Formats: sequence, C-alpha cells, structure tokens
Amino acid sequence: MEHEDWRKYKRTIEIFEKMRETGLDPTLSKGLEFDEFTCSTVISACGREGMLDEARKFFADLKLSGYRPGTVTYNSMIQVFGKSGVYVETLNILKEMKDNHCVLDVVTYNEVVAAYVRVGFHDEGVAVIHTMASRGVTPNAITYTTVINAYGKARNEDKTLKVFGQMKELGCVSNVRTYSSVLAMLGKRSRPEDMINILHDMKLNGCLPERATWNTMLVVCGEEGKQKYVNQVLREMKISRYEPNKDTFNTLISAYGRCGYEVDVAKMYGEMIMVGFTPCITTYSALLNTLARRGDWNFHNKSYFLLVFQALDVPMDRLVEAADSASWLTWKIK
DNA sequence: TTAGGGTTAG
Repeated sequence: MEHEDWRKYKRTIEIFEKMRETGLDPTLSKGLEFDEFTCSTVISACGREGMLDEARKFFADLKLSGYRPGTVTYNSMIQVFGKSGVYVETLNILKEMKDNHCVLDVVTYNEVVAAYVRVGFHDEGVAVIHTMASRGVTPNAITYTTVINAYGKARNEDKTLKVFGQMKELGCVSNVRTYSSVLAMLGKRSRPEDMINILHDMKLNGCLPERATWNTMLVVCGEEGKQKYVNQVLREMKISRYEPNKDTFNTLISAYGRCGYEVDVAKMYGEMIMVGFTPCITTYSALLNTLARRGDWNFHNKSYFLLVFQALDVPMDRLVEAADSASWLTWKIK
C-alpha cells in the first residue's frame, strides 16, 4: 500500500472508531439511527483529519437517507469548511441551513465570523455581529475575541480597540483569551502604556494572565529598541507574583537578546541558574544569537565569545552542541 | 455533539 493510501486508511479506521463510540455502525448502510451527536462527531472527525470529501459525502448520504440535519450538524459542517478556508462553501451551507428553517444559534454565527476573518474579510466578520444581534442572538466573548484577534494580527490597532470597547459597552465580559489578543496587538504596535493599562484592567476583572500571555508579550516586545517594554512586562510579572518557569527564562533571554541588551541577557541567564533551572539547547542558542547580533563579532575571533561565556560560566560543549543543532555556525560564517 | 488565542535561537 502506498504511504498516502495507508494514511488515508488509518484515518478512515479512526473515524469508524469514532462512529462506533457514538453508537453508529459504519458497516451498515441502511437503517441507521442518526442523531445530532453522531452526525456532528463524524463531521468534526473528518474535518480534523482534513477529509473534506468524506465530510461532504457523509453529509450528502445523511440527507439522502432521510435525516434532517439540525443546528449542531450544520454548525459542524460550517466549522469544517470555514476552517479549510473555502468560505463560499461555508456560506452555501449557511444558506441551506436557512432554507431548511434550521435555527441559527450563537455557535453558527461565531463559525461564520471565524470563516470570514480567516480569509481576511474582517469587516464582513464585524457585520455578522450586527446581523446576529438584530436577529436576537447575543454575541458572546468568543464572537468578539474572534474579530479582535483578527484585527490584532492585521496590526489594525484602531479597529481592535474599537471592537474591544464595543464589547465592554454592551456588557460582554472579556476573558483571558480576549485580553491576550489585545495585549499581543499592543505589544506589536509598541504601546506599552496601554499594555500595562490592559493588564491592570484584567486584574480588576479577576482575570489572570496565563503563562503564554506573558510569553507572548515578551516575544512581541523583543525587538530593537524595545527593551524598556520587556522591562515593563517583567516588572508586571513580578507584581502579579507570577512564577517563572524555564520557558519564561528562555523567552526573557531571547527577548532581551533581540533588543540587543546583552547585560540583561547575562542577568537573566544568571537568575535562571540561581533559581535552579537547567539551561537547555534553546537557552544556549538564544545566547549565541544575542552575540551574533553584534556586527563586530566574528566566530573566528573567539575573544569576545570566550569573554562573555566564561563570565557566565557557560559550558563550552553545550554551546557547541547548540551551535550545531541550530546550524548556527553555517548561518554565522557566511 | 459544534465556536475564539497564545509558548523561546535565525
């Protein structure tokens, strides 16, 4: 069997397993008892495996067998095709859903919003929010976060904040995902004051940043000239009594490194060791890249290399290992 | 049973 066929075979088996779990026997072609559970489970499983044709076929057969798909089944179809980026097909399914007088719920609309913004139609996504509200379906945090995140990724600061503000005005409560999306955008746009304000707002609402929220902020601030913001974020982390893990230190080292702040890189490395975390390849690579940013630095001239790393007590063998694993040498010596 | 984000080198 060809590799691709084998993979497909395995996927099919997985889906059959799913069907059995939900009480549906895939080997029977007639007399099946379909319900919303089984249908949406199978469609979602197909979607996760990238089997769009199978999802289409299953859906078509379902209807041929006389089953009338309900909201959840339609929602899962909209999700699968929305995720695949075929938004025209997504809209067709939505139309069919309406034609069949199937109830559109908040999940339906959220999927449609996601389908629009996924292909870059942000304003159309926002328009859906208005449509759903006018049809009596209240947008929730997921609805707003979907467009906030999309505008944020597009670096559209004004619209991100506008939607965030509207959400608040309408009494929809932000959660950690909403805040994380706004914070990531503000970091990218060099708006540290606003970032700190949002962090305070979060705390007021009893919403704690997650590990990745902090990491994201550090990553987006890790750019030339942004070390002040990294400092700010670090300060807030301490105020929030956030307990750093190894990843936090690696992220901090690389963020300071990309800002060109070697002193703080060294400080973070020292602190990492002090609190008992063992540096790994990523740590050493981050250190190497910090030095590689220096235009006057050359691998063949090992003086600076030795000076800095000896001062940090960096084990040379680990450093060489890191350089090898990241093809760092070939990248640097060119 | 269906919906949103984020995690370190270059």
